[in-house]
Formats: sequence, C-alpha cells, structure tokens
Amino acid sequence: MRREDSEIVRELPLFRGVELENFRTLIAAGYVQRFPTGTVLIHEGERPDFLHVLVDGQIAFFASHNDREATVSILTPPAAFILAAVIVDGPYLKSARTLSSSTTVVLIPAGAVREVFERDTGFARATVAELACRYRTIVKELKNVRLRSSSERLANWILTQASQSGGCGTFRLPFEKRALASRLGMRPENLSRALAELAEAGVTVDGPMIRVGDAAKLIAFSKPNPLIDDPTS
Amino acid sequence: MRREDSEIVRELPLFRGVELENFRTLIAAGYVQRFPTGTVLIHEGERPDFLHVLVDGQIAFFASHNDREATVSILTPPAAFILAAVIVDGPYLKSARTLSSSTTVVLIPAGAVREVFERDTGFARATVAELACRYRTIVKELKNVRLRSSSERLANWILTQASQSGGCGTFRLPFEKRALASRLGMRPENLSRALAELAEAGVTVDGPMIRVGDAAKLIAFSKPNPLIDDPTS
DNA sequence: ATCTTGCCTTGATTTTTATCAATCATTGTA
DNA sequence: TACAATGATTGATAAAAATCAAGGCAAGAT
Repeated sequence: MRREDSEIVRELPLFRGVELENFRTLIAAGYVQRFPTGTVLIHEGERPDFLHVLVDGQIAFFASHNDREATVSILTPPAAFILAAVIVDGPYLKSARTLSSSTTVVLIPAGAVREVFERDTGFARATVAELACRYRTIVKELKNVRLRSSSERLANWILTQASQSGGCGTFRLPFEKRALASRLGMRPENLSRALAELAEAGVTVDGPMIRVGDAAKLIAFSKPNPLIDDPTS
Repeated sequence: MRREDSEIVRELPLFRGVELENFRTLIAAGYVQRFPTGTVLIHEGERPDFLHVLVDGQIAFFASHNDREATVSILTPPAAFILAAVIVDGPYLKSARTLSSSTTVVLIPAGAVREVFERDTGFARATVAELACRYRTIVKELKNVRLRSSSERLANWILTQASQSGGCGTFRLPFEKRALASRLGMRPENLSRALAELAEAGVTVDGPMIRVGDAAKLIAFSKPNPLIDDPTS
C-alpha cells in the first residue's frame, strides 16, 4: 500500500484514535485495489470479508428486489464503508458499484478489524461514533423520502450541493443524471421535468452545470430542514 | 424503581454485559415513568437528557415536516431507544408518542450513560452491536419503502406478524389501523382498500383480527426477502 | 465525415397514491 | 337509551409518479 493511501485511512475519524501499533496491523493486513466505472464491488446478500475504505472516486450503494433497483446512498471519499456488516458479521444489505473510473479502495480483512476492535478501546469508541452518525444519516434519508415530494428532494439536494461547492452558486453534477435520479428516488424522466420546473425557483441547467440564480427563492421553495438536510446535526 | 423494572433493563442485550457496579450506578440515577395513550415523550429537535428504555406498552416514532407526518418505526418492549442521539449528543431526529395506555419507560440520565460508556468496555461493545443492528434495521426499512408498493409492504408486514404470533395464522393488530397505515407509509383509506384487495391472497379481516387463510398464496403475493424482512439478518 | 451509442429530454398515457366527502360502526358517556 | 366522538370504510376525484414511445444531442468509433 502506498504511504499516501494509508495516510488517508489514518486521517479518518474512524482510525484517528486507533493505537499506532494496531493501526499498523490493520494496514499490514490490508491492500489497495483500483476499479473501472460500473464495477460491482459488493453483492447484496454476501458475507463481508473486508472493511472497505473509499480513497478516490465514487461509489453508489443500491439494492434490488422485484425487478426494481434503488440507490440508497452515494459515497464520496474519504470514507469507510460496510462497517456495520463487518461488526455484526451479517450479510450485506446493499450492493455497491463504482460510479467513476479508477475508483480506489483500501480493503482490510474483516477478521483483523474485529480483533483490533476487541482490544483497542479507541477504535471501539470511534466505531460507536461512526455507527451512530451513519444511523442518523439514514434516519434523515428516510424522513426525506417520506416527508417530501420528489421535486422537493431535488431542490434540497441542489441547495446542499451548491452550499458545499463554494459560494458562487454554480456547480457541476458530481455524477450522471440518472444516478442522481436514482439517488433521489425518482425516474430520469421525472428528474428532467423537475429540473425544468425549478427554473421558476431560479435554477438553470446547462448539461451537467447547475446554477442557483436566486438562493432565497430556492430556499423558499425547498423549505430546508436541518433535521433532514444538515449532515452534521 | 421496582426490582421488576430494573431486571427487564438488565436483561436487554445492551445492558447484559455491563459490570454490575456500573449497572447499579445507571439504575440508581434512573427512574420510571408511566404515561397514558398519546403522550409525546420526545420532541424532534430537542436535546437528549435521558436514555429511555421501553418496559411496557408501545411507542411510535414519527417526524413532521411541511404539514406532513410520517411514522418511522413502532417499538415494542423491552427495548432501549434514542441511544444514537445520547451517544453523539445531537438533537432528536424523531418525536415519540405512546400508543397504549400505561406505557412504562425507564429514564437514565444521558450523562450517566456517557460516563459508564467511557469506562465500561462491555457496555461500549454492546452499544456497538445495538447501533449496528439499528442501522441495519433502518436500511431494510428504506429498502422496503423504495422497492415495494404500499400493498406489498402491507402483505409482508402481515406475513411477518403472523409468523411472530404463533402458527395459527390469526392475530390481532397490535395497534390501530391508522397507526399501521402511517407505519407502512400509506393513508388509512388506502390501507382499507389494500386489506380488501388482499382477500384475493386469502387474507380475511374482521375488525382488528387478521386471518391468513392460505400462507402459500400470501407468500406468492408478498415475495418476502430476508434482506428486507428478516429482523435477525 | 458519417455512424453508432449512450444519455437526456419531451410528450402521451397509465398506475399509484393522496385527498375530499360522506357514511357506517363502535365505544364510552350523559 | 340516546348521543357524541372516534375510527374505519367506501366512492369520487385529483395529484404524483411511473411507464411507454419518440426524438435529440454529443462523444467516440468506423
């Protein structure tokens, strides 16, 4: 593993509190892999062999049932994933596929993770914090789905994205529109229509570029709620 | 606190591994309260003062936004709740109201919980397991919402309920139909209609009594999926 | 340059779900 | 016993979202 990659892992809140010796054990057992776009890294229902850390690129988590497919979340680096499955040693509930070329992932054997978890209280504590945050993130997502229409979800997503991409009000979609549609629980056709509707709220679209012309107007339409939209709350 | 109540708490997976001394500290700091139907115990957005343990009765967790209300989950005893909010010391993401008369709750001050969490590795480990399971439960619920129609959700809920209520295929709804409707993400009107449709799958309804006449038929309609429906997976 | 491919968009239609309105049943109360 | 009050049901209608069917556009291939 390149020093660069292991340092990214080390800087994650999940690993920052791990004793150096234990961290080295984890890194020694782990390795790096790089994948092209569209690779399915994880298959729903299988058993977790590795704790994964996304170092570069993007990953979509999705689930399939009944000829339908739903994107549950999209992960951006750096971030660990499938921690819960590794901890309870239960089957994956979601599949994962890469959304960008040369997506880089660090793989740490599940057994090593569980061993260090047992003897390193710093890691155990960080695991609790990580799981608690993940849990709260999904609760928010469930509220998002149940309490909002699809165009409201879109409007709030744009608002969040715009504020994260610096103040200028213009940003580039970080992935394809159909991935966004699935992430927001809508069909690509309806995403197109919803984007067109948002012109009334001052949002203009040019290919992958989104411009929030009038933030106040978009906020009035979106009615953002920190208990749904604020990732830090 | 009655010995009876503290023993229920002690038997929970979350507390079973706590050192006796620490457990006594928690119980000494805690107390019991009993509430009538419809009491809102917890208000979305407020800060957690207590870890709660449901000892008797039923509690619905719901969230409000935009003149809408959605039930996120319904809890049956014995079970601890709002653990994640206590751990991260973040605002409640959901409100909670009692669904049954004389709902009994044990309240343990959040500070005491955090203190014991810091020094008791058994508790820390149990917390991890609890949070990981909760996380996975919500992932399943999100899949349930995103991958199924409302009548499919209903059919699978009935299937689960029937199997948990012993083999006879008849059971009583554990709460009012409108609570069930909200739990399943549908309107009471549509729950009525969906129940009527399920007659084709051998389900008969008489007030609060549900009878699964032909399990095979209902399974064929429901298409249950352990990665959504199995609470233990 | 032309063609193919994949993605996005647009319009028409169907399905699903919510909403509105009215009625019925049950329960607890005066 | 009659009488609210509450919850459940039913029917009619509206809104939201999915589906089906064409086209359009741009990037890469031939």
